[in-house]
Amino acid sequence: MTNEEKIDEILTRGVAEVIHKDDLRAKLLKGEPLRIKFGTDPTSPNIHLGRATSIWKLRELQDLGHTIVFIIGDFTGVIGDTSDKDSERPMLSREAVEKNLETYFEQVGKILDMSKVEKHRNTEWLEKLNYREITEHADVFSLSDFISRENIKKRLDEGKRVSLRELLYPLMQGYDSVAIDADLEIGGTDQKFNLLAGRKLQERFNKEPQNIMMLNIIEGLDGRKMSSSWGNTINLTDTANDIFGKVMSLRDELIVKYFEHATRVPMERVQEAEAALGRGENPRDVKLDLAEEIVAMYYGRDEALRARESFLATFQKKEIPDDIEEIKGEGKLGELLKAKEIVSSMTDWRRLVGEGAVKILKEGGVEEKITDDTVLATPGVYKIGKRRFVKIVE
RNA sequence: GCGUCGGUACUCAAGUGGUCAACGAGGGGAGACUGUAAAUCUCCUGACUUCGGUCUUCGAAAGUUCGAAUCUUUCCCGGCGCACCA
Repeated sequence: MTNEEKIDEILTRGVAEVIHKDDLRAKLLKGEPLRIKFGTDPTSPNIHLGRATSIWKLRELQDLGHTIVFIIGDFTGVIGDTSDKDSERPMLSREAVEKNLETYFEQVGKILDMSKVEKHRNTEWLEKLNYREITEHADVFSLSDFISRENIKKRLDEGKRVSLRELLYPLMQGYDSVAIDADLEIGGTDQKFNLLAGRKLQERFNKEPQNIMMLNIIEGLDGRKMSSSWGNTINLTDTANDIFGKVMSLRDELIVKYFEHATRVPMERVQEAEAALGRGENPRDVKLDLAEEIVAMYYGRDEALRARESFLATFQKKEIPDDIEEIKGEGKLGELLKAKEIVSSMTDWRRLVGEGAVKILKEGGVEEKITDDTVLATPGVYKIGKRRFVKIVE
C-alpha cells in the first residue's frame, strides 16, 4: 500500500464526516507532523470497542509520524458531558477519576505507543481560567446553539432538567483544542457539537481551526449505540473468551460494519466477508472469523484461536468449557449457588429449576435435569441455562 | 417567592380507594427451534416459603379508612408558568 492509499483509507474507513477533508488530506500528504487531539472523559475505566475505533485511527496516524496529544479530562470528567446522553451524567469525584485513569492507560497502551504520546490533564489550563475569561468563551456561543441540539432539545421537550453546568462542557472541550494547538480532533458523530466548539474557540483565539474527523458509532450487544451507560459494551478488559462470545452474539446485520470498524483487516477482506454473506454463506462462519480477528487484536492470534476452539466446543459440540468456576461447600445446591451469586435468589433458583434449566452433566456428555429444588449439592459439573457452568468440589 | 403539574420496579411508562407484586415496552433470564450465545416463537422477571401462603415495595414521614400506589397534611426533589420589562 502506498502512502497515499494509506492516507485515503484513514480518511474514509469507518469515517462518517471530515471537516475539512481536502485540507486535512493535503496536510497528511505533506507529511509534516500534526498535533492530533485525543480527549478522554474518565467517567468509565473501561474502553469498549466503540471507543477503540477512534484509538486505532490515532494509531494509524501515529504510525505516519504524527503526534497524539492525549488529554485526560480530569476537569471535564467531574463536570459530566451530556452530548450523547438523554439524561444528566453524574459528576465524578476526584478519587473516582484517578482510579479510572490507572486502568485506562493500560488499555490505551494496547493500541497506541504510549511513549510517543504527549499527555496532559485539562486541569492544567481549565483550572486557571477566571470568570471573565469563561464569559468571553461563552460569548462565542448562543443559547440557541445549545437548545437546538437534538439531545438537549429532546430533554427539554420531555420536561427533563437541563443544568446550566452542562452547557459549559463544550466550552471546556473546545478550549482544550486551543490550549494544545490541535490540528486535528477525532471523535464520534455524537461529538460533533463539541468538536466544532474547538474550531470556534480556536478562531476566537486567532488560531488556525482544527480539522475534525467524525467516526461512525457502532452498535452494541443490544443493537443500541455501544455505550458504557447502557451496559451493552464489549470491553478491552473482557477476557478473550468473553470478547469472542459477545461478538458471536451480535446480530448478523452488524458483521460487515464490525469488520470495517472494529478490525484492521484489509478492506479487501471486509468486502470478501460482505460477498460471502451475499452468496448466502452461513453468517455464523463469517462471524467466527470476525470474532477471531477482534480477539487477536488485543490478545494475539494464539489466544484468539483458543477462544474460537473453546466457543465451538462449548456451544456447538456442547462440551464443557475447561475453565469453570469451582465451588466448595455443602448443603442444598440452591443455597450454595445463591451464596456464590450464581443465582440471584432462592426464587430465581426455583424458577430456573422449574424451567428445566438446571442440569447435572454425567459421563459421556449426558445431561440430567434437576427437578427437585431442594437437592443437596453433590460433587459434579452443573449447567444452568446455556452459559453458566459450575463445578461443585468436595 | 407565588401558582401549577409531577416523582411508580433495572430503564421508560400505565394505574387515580379493594379484582395491585402493580398493564405495556425495552433490558435481563429460560425453553423451543436453528445456521450461532444471531433471527423467530413461547414463558418468566420483588423476596421468603413446609407451595397452603407470608412479607416488603409505588419520593419521605405522619394521618384518614375495614382496606391506599391511589384520599389528606407536612417535607424533599423536578418540570412548566408568573414575578407588571429591567
